[in-house]
Amino acid sequence: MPELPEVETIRRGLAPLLIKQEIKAVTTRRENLRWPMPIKELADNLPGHTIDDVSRRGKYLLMPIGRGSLIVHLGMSGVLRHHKKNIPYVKHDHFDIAFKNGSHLRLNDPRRFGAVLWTSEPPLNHPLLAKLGPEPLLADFNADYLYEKSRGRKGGIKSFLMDSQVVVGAGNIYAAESLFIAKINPLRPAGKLDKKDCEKLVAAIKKILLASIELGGTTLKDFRNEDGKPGYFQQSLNVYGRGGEECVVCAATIEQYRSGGRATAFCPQCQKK
DNA sequence: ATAGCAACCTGAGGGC
DNA sequence: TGCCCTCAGGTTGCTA
Repeated sequence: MPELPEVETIRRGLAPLLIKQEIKAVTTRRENLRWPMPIKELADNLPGHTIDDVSRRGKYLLMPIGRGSLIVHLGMSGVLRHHKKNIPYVKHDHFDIAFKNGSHLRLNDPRRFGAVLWTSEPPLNHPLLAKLGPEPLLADFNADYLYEKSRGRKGGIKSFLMDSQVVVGAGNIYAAESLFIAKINPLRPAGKLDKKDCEKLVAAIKKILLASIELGGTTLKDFRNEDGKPGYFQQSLNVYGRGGEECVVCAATIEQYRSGGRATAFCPQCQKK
């Protein structure tokens, strides 16, 4: 489900609902998601404490609580919803926080690629977060950085962009869309981009991510914000999921290929190698 | 070090 | 209706 704009949409929606709210109880409804759930740590550290903040690093949501931090990743199919009152559990509800004010935060994740983690260290030191690349919307993600980082890399620029050690938050949708806007072929070796290409690409990534956040993210089938509402950026997609259709710019037929199990669509006319 | 791919898992949709 | 296959927004960890 979520790439960076979707996680940011969730974060923005949840922050005012959760910050300063005192936790009454926590419920873990299975032992594992992508990793084991820290059942004991959650039970020991959450009740009686308040959520101090709701921030984000890449696609991870970070919630400092008392002496540690809750880290949540939504994987492919995770949905984090806030309910004003308790409601019955449904299939794939794995995790719930009950607040003193009667509201609930609940994680539903059919595929269970998501994660609920607890750390008593600064969350950015967590092994899963420590090696992440820069945030795409911050100044340290720029053309110079991308240019230097990509020297000598022979793999396609699309998979390079999707490497979270290069930059976080560019998933399959936004990597493809950014390359379309920048007019760069997804299979072009990353090391072959020149400075100008890197400038165009960085600008495209920032522009698209911001535009999508503005529209509440992309809902393909099951993305919902904290309130259960879909996002509207899918109406702005130019190539993702449009293989075989006409390019909106030049009317050529959008091509699609598979690599590493991921489909990538591009316009052979606008995105020449 | 890097690149490619299987693996983790459920559900939806298409073909027969 | 049902079975079988393919595909899906992510990420790790294995193999060359």
